[in-house]
Amino acid sequence: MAAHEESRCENCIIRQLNSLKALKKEELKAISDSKETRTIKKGEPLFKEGEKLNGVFCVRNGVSKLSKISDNGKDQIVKIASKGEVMGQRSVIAEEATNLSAVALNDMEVCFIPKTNITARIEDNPAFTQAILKYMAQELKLADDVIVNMAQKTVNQRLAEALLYLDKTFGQDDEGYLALILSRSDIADVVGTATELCIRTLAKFKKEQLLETKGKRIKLLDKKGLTQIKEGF
Amino acid sequence: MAAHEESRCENCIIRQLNSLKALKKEELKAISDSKETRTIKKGEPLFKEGEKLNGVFCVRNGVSKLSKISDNGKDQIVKIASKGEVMGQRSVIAEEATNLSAVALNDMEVCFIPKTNITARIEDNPAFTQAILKYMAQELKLADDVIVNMAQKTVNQRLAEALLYLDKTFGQDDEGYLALILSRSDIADVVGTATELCIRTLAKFKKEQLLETKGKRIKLLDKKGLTQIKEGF
DNA sequence: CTTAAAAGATGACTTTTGTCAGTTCTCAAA
DNA sequence: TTTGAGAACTGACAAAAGTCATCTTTTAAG
Repeated sequence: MAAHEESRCENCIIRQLNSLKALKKEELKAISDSKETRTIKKGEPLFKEGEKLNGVFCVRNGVSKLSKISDNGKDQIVKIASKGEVMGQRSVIAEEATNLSAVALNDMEVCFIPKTNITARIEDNPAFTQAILKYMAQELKLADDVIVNMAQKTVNQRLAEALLYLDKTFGQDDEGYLALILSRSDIADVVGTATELCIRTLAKFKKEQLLETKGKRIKLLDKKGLTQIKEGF
Repeated sequence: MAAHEESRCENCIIRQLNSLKALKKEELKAISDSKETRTIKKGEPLFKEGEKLNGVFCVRNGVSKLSKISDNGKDQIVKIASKGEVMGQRSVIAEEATNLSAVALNDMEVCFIPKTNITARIEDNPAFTQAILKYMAQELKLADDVIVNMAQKTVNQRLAEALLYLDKTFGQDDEGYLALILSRSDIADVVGTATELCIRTLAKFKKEQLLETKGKRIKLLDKKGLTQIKEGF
């Protein structure tokens, strides 16, 4: 019973984290009746580049990478989405196929909300539309920052930034290691470099006492130092 | 009299190019009464990174670069805005200081629309809000593409792409040269590289008969070839 | 517990990109 | 028409990044 209650959007705390909080109770009920909860295992795709999405995904648990393959055949991770984030709303709103692929980085639980439930609310609930609009305006600003970083910063700087981002966003486990464990290849795809250079740079940071590793796990030892590197020293 | 008529938003054809077309006649009249037409000379700034904007700029004539300085002190051009584009709406909507600087690339005529006129319409005209939302969703998609290009493509590829973009967006003059004339340093700032490498790469393209130059003007001779380079050959 | 596959790591080398120090060209003001 | 400042261009070199081959460690399946 409690589980059933919790699975209703009206009672779901996750929605406080995103634009869905602008919806009214009746609207949430309608969404809840049409939504579908899905479990995705680590490594499985939620959707692929070029697909037309019939709805959006609201992340309840777990983490997903959103990436895109360049003409050169290399994958670039554009965003890492976790609890509370809504994936796919851009393509639903733009009414275009998605330009990104989503793959689970660990086991995930997501709610799939059919797109009519989103578009109808955009039509008739201005507060909801404005909430999304504001969110997107901020996303665009962040995107500019990423563009500048990719274009102007070295791999050193970008890796330092990525590590600090992972620390800030996903925190640490009880031993102080970054809680979100990514493969070296995924880290390289975030930074926009080759896996080998990513590994080498991590090794260099390790030698400089900026971090410590244990298998694929990474513990940041000197965030100040990493911040300096990120800013170009 | 004709000039006066034309200076009214209701009669301005420019608005057909952007979200303002979703506004009703009365709303346009209100905007027209509060707006202010400004002339900006080549090289002059419209606004600077970190400024709080009191409104948005609708471009009637001329072209502006939108750029951002990285921690490393280098400028990156993120967008080139021309006739019909609205600048500054992101920061007005996000209610944050702008993250970009805007500088005129040639003489410009813009309309400055105070932000209350925009925010009030977002509050009360859902069609307008939705138009902006859709526009931003598309912009976000484009931003992803740029991120991937910056992260994964070589200067060769990015320069070829930039040239094709300039050709497609701004066309050619009567002699077949790119109509929008940028300095080598501005081209480098679009591509995200050093001016010298930009010049060298242009020289290489010239040697390969892909283009022709006359002073700072550039004529594309082999767009197919440039497209191939852009895609990585 | 064994073992094959995947991921991590490293060395050697090439290519790409950046930097510095100049020279030449262009165009507009005197 | 001169001239001088700024832009365009070039060479030489250094640094950053990518690639390929190979080896080691980790991980998960049987």
